[in-house]
Amino acid sequence: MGGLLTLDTRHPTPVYVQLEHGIRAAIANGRLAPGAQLPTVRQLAVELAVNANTVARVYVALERAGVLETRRGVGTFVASQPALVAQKSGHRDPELAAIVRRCMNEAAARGFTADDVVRQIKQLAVKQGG
Amino acid sequence: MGGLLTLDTRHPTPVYVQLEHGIRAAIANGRLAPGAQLPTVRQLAVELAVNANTVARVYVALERAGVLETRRGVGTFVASQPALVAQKSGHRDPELAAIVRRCMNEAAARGFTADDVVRQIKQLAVKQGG
Amino acid sequence: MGGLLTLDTRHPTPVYVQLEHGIRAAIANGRLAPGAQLPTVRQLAVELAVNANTVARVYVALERAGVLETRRGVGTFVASQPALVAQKSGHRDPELAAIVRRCMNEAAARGFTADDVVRQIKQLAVKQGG
Amino acid sequence: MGGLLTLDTRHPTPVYVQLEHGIRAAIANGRLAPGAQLPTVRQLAVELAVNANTVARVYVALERAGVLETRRGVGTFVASQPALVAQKSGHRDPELAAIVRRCMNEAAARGFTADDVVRQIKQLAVKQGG
DNA sequence: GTGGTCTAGACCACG
DNA sequence: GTGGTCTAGACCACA
Repeated sequence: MGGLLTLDTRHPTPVYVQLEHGIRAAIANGRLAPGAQLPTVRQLAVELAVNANTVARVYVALERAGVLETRRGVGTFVASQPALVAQKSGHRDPELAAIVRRCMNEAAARGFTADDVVRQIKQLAVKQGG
Repeated sequence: MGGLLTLDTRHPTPVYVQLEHGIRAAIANGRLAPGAQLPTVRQLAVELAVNANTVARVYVALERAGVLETRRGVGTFVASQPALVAQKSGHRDPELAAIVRRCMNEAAARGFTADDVVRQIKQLAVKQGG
Repeated sequence: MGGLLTLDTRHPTPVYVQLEHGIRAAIANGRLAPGAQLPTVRQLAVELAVNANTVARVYVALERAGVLETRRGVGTFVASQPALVAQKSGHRDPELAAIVRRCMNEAAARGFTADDVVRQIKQLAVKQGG
Repeated sequence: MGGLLTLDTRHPTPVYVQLEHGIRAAIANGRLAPGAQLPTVRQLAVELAVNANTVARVYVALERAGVLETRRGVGTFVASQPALVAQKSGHRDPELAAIVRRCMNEAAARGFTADDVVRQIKQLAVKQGG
């Protein structure tokens, strides 16, 4: 479970958002399988050098969203059928476009080209065995 | 100058960060040439439906960074030699990796695959690649 | 931490500039050591009788400049290695000359001589020279 | 009359304040003698690369203050007995102290020491034949 | 008209 | 409690 998630507390994206995206992404691409156990709140808080309350709040939010399941006294697990995305029809292009636009802006703002980004994505995909 | 920038005030990324990235990116890919005048603070504020102070704050920050130049009472312009990137060395891969990782997490969290993202990037590049 | 800074809101120099100069100077001459905690935004705002946003703006600018470090929810601190001066080269004489010229003009405009100013500087140096 | 004044339009001190201080200082230290003619508004505006309105406003303010005299159709002159400073008693130390403190803060903020400043003042005094 | 400064006060993220 | 973001609106300096 080590290094499953990476946070950048200096980035303007709130920590709890990075955390939630990271967990959902890990589930979406299979690094966390349905039923798998997550680290305890405290473990993850220590590993990420973040306040435990922040982690706990994310776990609760993901549980309410049907992505995680908590069994009292046992631990937190990926739901057997994690409710990841609504997947409502094919009209989700605008959403993807917005995500990509922001990402490309941030990259271009720091001097990276579209090719740089694509190359990096493919490199990342290999590591994660997408 | 219409539609130069797009904001999503609902996204967790602060408006002023989206704005700064958007302007830097527009300069980096040539949509804003060195010396070109930017929209006035009030114009851009109206166009993007945000407060004028928010725009002004970004302009000031970019002037401090050497990206923009303001002439009192005249307007705001792209610097003749915009200082876009620190370029402190060649060790910029971690920075790019972080940007891409966040983007991919956000995309995966919403059910998009790496291929979806790459496809969207190429589509975007065509539009503004001019 | 009392009396660390002095402001003159009637002087044409903007408050936030006086504040920034004051903090940088306090660090430069050791009254604020690397790692030391600064007053909270609200504390300093009350102490100096200015708006909290004005103080926050200065703290943010100094963090961007690498002079201060903020820890979310904890406070603001002098960076461990504060980036005080650009020191781009040895050609800093014009900068010093400009500062001194402005100061001497202001002093002369009010009837003080160069000797008056020098005497006052030495007196000030004794007080805070510690 | 060339180079009598120097402005820094990028400095936070408003241009009109720099201008007024500069003129008063030039009179105080004899570079502009009582009765001497000043450049025309337009000449000075061109020389300093500033809007003529700004220069004109300063001339008017200094005339109202009894420092300058305007003879219509002739030009602007230093008053025969320029009213430079109230010079009310010896209680002006706080004023001088404030000026010096701001100056020293600005200098220290950029990495200059009290000695640097004093040295520069003496150098300046020689040039101007104080 | 332009940008620049400051205030007052709301709401959010984090510890 | 900390700092961070945003709004609304006032007033100033400059062209």
